[in-house]
Amino acid sequence: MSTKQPAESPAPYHHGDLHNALIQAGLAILAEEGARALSLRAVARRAGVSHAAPYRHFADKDALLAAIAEQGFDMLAASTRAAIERFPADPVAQLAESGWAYVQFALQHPDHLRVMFSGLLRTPEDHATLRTAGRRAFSLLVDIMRAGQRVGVIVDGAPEQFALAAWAHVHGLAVLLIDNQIPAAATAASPEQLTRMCTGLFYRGVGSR
Amino acid sequence: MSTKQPAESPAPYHHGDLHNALIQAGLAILAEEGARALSLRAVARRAGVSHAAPYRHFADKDALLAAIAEQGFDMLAASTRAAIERFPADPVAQLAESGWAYVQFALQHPDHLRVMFSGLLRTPEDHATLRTAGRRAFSLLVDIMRAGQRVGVIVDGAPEQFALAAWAHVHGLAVLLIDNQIPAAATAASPEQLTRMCTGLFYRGVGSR
DNA sequence: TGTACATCAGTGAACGCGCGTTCACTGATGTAC
DNA sequence: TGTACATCAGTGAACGCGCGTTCACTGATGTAC
Repeated sequence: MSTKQPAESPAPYHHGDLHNALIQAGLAILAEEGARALSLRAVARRAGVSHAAPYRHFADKDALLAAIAEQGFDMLAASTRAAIERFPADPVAQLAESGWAYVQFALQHPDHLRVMFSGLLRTPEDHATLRTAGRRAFSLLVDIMRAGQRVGVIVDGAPEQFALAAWAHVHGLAVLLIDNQIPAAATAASPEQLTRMCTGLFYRGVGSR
Repeated sequence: MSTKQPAESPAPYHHGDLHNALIQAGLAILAEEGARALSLRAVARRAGVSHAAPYRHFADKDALLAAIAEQGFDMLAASTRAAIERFPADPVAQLAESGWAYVQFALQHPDHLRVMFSGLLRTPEDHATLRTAGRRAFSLLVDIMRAGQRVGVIVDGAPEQFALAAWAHVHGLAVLLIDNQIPAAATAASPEQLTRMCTGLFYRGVGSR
């Protein structure tokens, strides 16, 4: 029920904000039916619009996919930012929290993550705003590393590379979890326990002193 | 040119080993055309056989995908085993080498890795041999951790969880690399440098003493 | 305030495509006698 | 060694499907006068 229209008027010819509605429809399909059900036609259907209508807002299927992926990076960045603010001046905790936030995002939106990472997008490099969104999310991790180095809890070294390592660690865990690839021997632990084990290991290392 | 048949005889009605030929055809398609081109019909075409023929050897498309994924795990296990043997009695080096072997596999066979992990398989849990192959590869990592603990270079703790963390770390890096998601700031380093940075970090940790 | 008109968002029919799967069949193989 | 026969791997036509994209269109909107 739209607030713009009196409730009885059924389907206005002009949608008003079809661009966003299509993205939302895409997210709903990802959540309810999975990535393999995400077609332009399905998205249009779900938005209550003819299957040709999306072409007024997106050049092609890839463009819509890119917009959806971009939104995912924005969500990741937002939750990372929240984790940082929850532990001001404690980069180690920020690392652990944003790692757990990442894994939570993956568990709650597994197919959204797949659109972002699994090569569904034919030409990710063609979508500038997508790349920017990815970089923005990543730079938050770099900031944490820098802050850690400033207060002396993180060793010297290129913060971008540390950030990449942290990302890889947590991303790997996230995709293994949503792909059900976690070996039975480790399944005894909850996803949160596994994540905190990983971030802890990332900080301390596995080597004995 | 088959060795079984005199060269002039063109296409024998019975293939002889279509089961394996189909898997090989699948791998060739993955290598040359990518995961999105991997259809049952394409595989049959490439194997020089009618599109219905595969059904004599695989129940459905998923079964062929599972066989291909399984082969991937076997390849991973083999290269891990080779890395272990290259540095007998040095678990830390084994860890670094098998990590780099993993990333190399991903770089050389990106779409093979995608079949193994990107949810292309609808029901991975239905394919027992696939699960076994995965577990077998994973157990090698666990063995390394145990060996490290035995000689005292790896801290106490559940070796399965350490192995999972190591896998996640290197798997994350591998998928970020093949998805071209490595941020520009880190691209200055080669994949091998990045991998060794990660495995080094995994051992030492990022925290200052 | 009222009207003509340009703009453009959304429509619905149509295109060609490749897919997974089924089915009745045909041809090669190997075994029993 | 030769023949009848069961087995089963591979064939090719057919099914129904949903997809991305294009196109000439129609209907709503807002702006210029």
